[in-house]
Amino acid sequence: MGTTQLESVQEPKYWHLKTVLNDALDSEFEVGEILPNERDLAARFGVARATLRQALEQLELEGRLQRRRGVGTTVAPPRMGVAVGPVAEAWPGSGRDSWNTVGCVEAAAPGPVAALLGTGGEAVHTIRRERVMRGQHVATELLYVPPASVPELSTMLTPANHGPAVLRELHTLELEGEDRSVELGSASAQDAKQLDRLPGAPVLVVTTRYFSEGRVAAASVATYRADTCRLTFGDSGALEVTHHQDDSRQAS
Amino acid sequence: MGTTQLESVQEPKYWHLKTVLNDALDSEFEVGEILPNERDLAARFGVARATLRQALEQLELEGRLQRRRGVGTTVAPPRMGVAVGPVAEAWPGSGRDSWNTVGCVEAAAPGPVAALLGTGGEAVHTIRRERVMRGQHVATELLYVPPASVPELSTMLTPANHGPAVLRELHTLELEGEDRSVELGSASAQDAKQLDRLPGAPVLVVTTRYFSEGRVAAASVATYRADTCRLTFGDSGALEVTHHQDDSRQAS
DNA sequence: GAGTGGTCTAGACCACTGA
DNA sequence: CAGTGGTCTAGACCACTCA
Repeated sequence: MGTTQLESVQEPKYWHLKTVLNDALDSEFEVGEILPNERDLAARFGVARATLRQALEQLELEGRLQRRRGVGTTVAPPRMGVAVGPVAEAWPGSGRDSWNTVGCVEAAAPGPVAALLGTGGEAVHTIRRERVMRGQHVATELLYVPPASVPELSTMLTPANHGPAVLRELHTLELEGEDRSVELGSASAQDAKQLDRLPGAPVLVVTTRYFSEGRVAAASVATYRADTCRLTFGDSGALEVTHHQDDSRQAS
Repeated sequence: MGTTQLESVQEPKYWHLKTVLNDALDSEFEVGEILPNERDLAARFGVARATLRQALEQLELEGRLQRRRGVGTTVAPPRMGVAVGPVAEAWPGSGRDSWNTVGCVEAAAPGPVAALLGTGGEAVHTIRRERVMRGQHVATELLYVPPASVPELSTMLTPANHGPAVLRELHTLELEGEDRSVELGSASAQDAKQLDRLPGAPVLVVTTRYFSEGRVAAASVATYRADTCRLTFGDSGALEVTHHQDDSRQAS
């Protein structure tokens, strides 16, 4: 037949739905505005709720939406740029950092971390910190410091001053370099709680090794909210522009 | 009653399932081994297939599994470390890079990219490249080069030599610095095809500005497979260790 | 064509929030 | 308490791969 099958490209419903919603967010909604609830939206588009949710999940992953149980779905602001390098932002004590120490224990490092540190299985200072930007928890971190890196550490440690004392000692070292990797992960139950997300929420895991005096002086595993953060690494300051991926079909 | 409710913590089934499977992968399976199909697994665990799939999706997101339609679910190898900085890896032509040029057109840059370049809406050279490691497509990139950055460019351009010619000219510039950001995204239909994934697959979007002669000489948006890649940034070489997130409950 | 993962439905109940 | 998103079920059909 001569029926030009213009739109029978077999695009999944949720995918099409996602693009429709994405466009609607740009043109008909303001940041912070709350969307109709999932049951209404599904009915409005004539799909099952599960299908609608598949589209919403993707949009949340891309940082366009924020959903909170018991509350509703709101339009998310553009992701914030969060500097993770160079040194100034993360090396404890240097610069105006936005990290808060929330706890510290001395314990054996988990296997992968021990490998990072190049130590055996001996106990290390394990400091949990969290990073707050614009009033929002954006990251939680575990910083591992071998006792050898802080030999002058006071022996009068209480749970309250343990973390700050280690950081203070660490800061007296001269930092020679660092090593970083970024990968996708999902929030553990504990991380999720600190980041005000549900367990399993997508996160960017930043693993850093700090070098001093030819050794690994410390290692950290920082977990950033992937929905709200854009990590910036810069010689020249942070990028200013928000990048919504738009299907620019070019250059084959 | 004295019934100590040891395991009534209201952990979702799929979450528990995920940890069970994760442990099983460590102890009972080899990399590359194929798992029982979803229907069998669901039956074995006494859950609906959708619930089982929720667990598998998470494990795939974390790079533990690889699923291919029509084939099956296999145990993924540890993520590969992919260097994205410093310069050597990405600045066209320098070092032993693993990028292939697959196309080039001259066209107006999309809005966000124009902002990155600090140019108006004029046409820029848009080069698509792809990065292959260990025989696998790990990234696809669009590199945007304003004509002003390559003034000596030959006027004898064919589709076949356009891209390489621009890269050659670009390489004659002295690179002064770069700017980078990393965020989570989902693969466009086009990117997905090049990365051998389904549309919507999670990707790490690396946006880079290259500076030369006090200007932005080029900008690129590179899309890495989030399931198989760990991006490394290093003064001191790549990290060697694979980091499976394990719920180390420490330091409150 | 048999078997796989991917999409979709129409329900149900639960956990959480805030008035 | 009513209303929200989160979890779960038991089906169905589709798109894809490969022998």
